[in-house]
Amino acid sequence: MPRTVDHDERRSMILEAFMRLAAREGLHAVSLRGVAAEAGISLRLVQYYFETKARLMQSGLTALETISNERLSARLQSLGPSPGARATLEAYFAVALPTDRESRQFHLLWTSYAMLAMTDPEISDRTFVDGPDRQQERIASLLEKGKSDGAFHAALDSEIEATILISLIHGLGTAVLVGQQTAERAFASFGYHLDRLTAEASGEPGRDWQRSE
Amino acid sequence: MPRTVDHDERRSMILEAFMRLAAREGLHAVSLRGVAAEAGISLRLVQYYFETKARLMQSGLTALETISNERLSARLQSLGPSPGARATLEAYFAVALPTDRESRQFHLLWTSYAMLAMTDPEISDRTFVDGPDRQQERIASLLEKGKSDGAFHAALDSEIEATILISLIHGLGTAVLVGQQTAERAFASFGYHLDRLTAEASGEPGRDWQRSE
DNA sequence: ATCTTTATGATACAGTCGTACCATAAAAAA
DNA sequence: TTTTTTATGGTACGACTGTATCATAAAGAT
Repeated sequence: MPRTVDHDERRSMILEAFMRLAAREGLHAVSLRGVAAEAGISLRLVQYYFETKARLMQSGLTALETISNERLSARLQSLGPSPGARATLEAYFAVALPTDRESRQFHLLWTSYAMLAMTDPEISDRTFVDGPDRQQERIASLLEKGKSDGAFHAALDSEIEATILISLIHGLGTAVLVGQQTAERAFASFGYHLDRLTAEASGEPGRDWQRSE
Repeated sequence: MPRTVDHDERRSMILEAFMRLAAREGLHAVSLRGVAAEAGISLRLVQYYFETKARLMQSGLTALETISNERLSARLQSLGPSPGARATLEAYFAVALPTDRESRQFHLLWTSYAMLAMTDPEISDRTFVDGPDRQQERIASLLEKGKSDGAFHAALDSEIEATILISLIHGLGTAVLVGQQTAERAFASFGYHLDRLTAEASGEPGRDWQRSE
């Protein structure tokens, strides 16, 4: 096998160029030639590593999901050995909220992909079911844990609360992305919502929801 | 002025074809020729009534906003003379949730437009700030009204609750659109959330989470 | 050293896109 | 009736697009 070049490394290099371009000009504006130019290679090479455009698009979605999961894992690990349920939820939110370049890029592309999957049968729409399903499951069990150790109200319906939390995270994320809400206000709103899930009495509501440390 | 034809009627006829096509094939796949074929007219006519594609796209967004507002108004009026705050909120949710063809079309196109506006300077991104701002204001004052007549907890922060409600409506809407949640479950989750805002105890779990009385 | 496979370049092809241009039917204005 | 303006059709142009094809450099295999 001659001229062996690390295929996976090359593919991920191209995928990075793909996502950079897609985030800058929009997912709809991505072309094979554009990706080639962004990566500094020839059109033929993009064809070589991703046979067709449809496959490139699908690989882009998979890559997006992968790096998002890695970002979340890294953030959760930075919380230390056994973080509290609330701190974990806040980390979820902090990772998801489109504040820095990476999270903005993710939210924009993920949502664009989701809308694309509604009309384009070449994008597997199971991605947008399975991914959130897993997240919802994890959040629900997190809430269960929080209930058992007294962090959250015992009467909460963990499944429904998880559904609400995920929708809230996504909805606030979109609001921040389009500039309708500031990140600070989104954080405050999320904290306010978490406060009412917490078991401990904290005096006047609406006063100390802003930060919990 | 010869051969006078109702311009506005013609324009809205074309815009309907535009939205039908965009909802079916995706906003990114809309072309002037496609709109012409969908409307059963010639390409030249689409150019005649909307000089450029950018203007057609912008008009499509405006039209989308208009019919959405009309749908909401109609629904609110169907509630009768002075509906309760909770019933009004539920009507908001019912209109927004992508269940029937029209609401699915709206949610898909609205979100697609929002993502498009992030990268395409030709779409005014103020639409996605001003519109939700107005809605948030209306919901906040609705909550204030609900607080004053005893329907909602007096201790609620109406502004933040409104932000949460809008984000929740949008987030649940997306989840239903992509098929991650059923409409029934979304309705149930929304009702569950509203329950904890209501002042009266009702025996359901999740009623006394806020400990503020 | 020759062969064969991998990796890369260049380019051609057919299709679609937005836009611009030219013609003309129809009707109001003169 | 002639003129002018509105409304519509047809089409051509240049730019892109995804894909396919042909060529070839490089390196392990023989």
